[in-house]
Amino acid sequence: MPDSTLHEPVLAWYAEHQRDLPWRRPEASAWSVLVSELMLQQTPVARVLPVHEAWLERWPTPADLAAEPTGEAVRAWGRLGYPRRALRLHAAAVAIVERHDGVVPDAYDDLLALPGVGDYTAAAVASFAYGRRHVVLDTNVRRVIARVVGGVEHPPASLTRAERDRAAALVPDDDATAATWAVAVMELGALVCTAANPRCPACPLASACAWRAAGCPPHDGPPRRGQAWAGTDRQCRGRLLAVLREADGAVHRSSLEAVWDDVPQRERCLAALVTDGLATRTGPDTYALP
DNA sequence: AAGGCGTGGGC
DNA sequence: TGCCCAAGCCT
Repeated sequence: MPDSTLHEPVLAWYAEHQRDLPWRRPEASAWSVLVSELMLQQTPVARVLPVHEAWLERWPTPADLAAEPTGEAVRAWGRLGYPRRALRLHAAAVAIVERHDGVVPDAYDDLLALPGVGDYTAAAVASFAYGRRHVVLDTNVRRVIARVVGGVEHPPASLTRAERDRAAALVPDDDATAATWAVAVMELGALVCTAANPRCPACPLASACAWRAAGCPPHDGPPRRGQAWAGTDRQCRGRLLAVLREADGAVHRSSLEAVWDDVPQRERCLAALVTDGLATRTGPDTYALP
């Protein structure tokens, strides 16, 4: 029996403050929800909105995308980042056509088996698109629970069993309320209980929050690791792929050489892009999107 | 099971 | 100004 004392304030807050997002509208398809979830992995809503709209217009169903070369997905992905997600979404569309008659599956296990779909995304699609009861545990929800229940500013670096148990204990019993709870807590984390500068005065859980009751103690422990960037393979890969993405057809080596000076690193990254399926060699000195 | 994987906006 | 961050997944 879940502790329901937190439900009503959060559900009421959500009813009042939820954003109108395309993938949340009643007419949104499960495919729209799945596409949004892949795009939103590590990427802000504001950047996803235009790409998601164009994507759904061009490929309204999984079968539409599955019929395209993977390179078209990579190109349409644009600057969302982590372009392997575009390949995974394309592969998911192919799997949906092959294994599920072109219909996005509603069962958690079937969703989890799709490329690019992990525990969070499988639970999110089952919950948001099909109204099923699941533990939808993303970084927003983890942060809200860490603060309200755990009394600390940030959740641990990797998901723990204790966190999952806490989250599971909070999920309402019935499917419909559980699904609304999932999206509502996420929204609270995204808009109010943010990582930096949380808007506690606007929070429906302020009076119930253990972290606030403790005086909002700052994060205690090892510094949370940021991601290295300048000079890394990731930056190099991004530069190289941007050239391929923006080109109309194949490009000569010289165009790739122009965007990265370190020769061994550039060659290593180019080879890795080919291995990853994000690029193909089309001739002795030319490359293109697959 | 840490670390790799893009990108750009906000403070 | 840099630094931190944004609905994770995969190996």
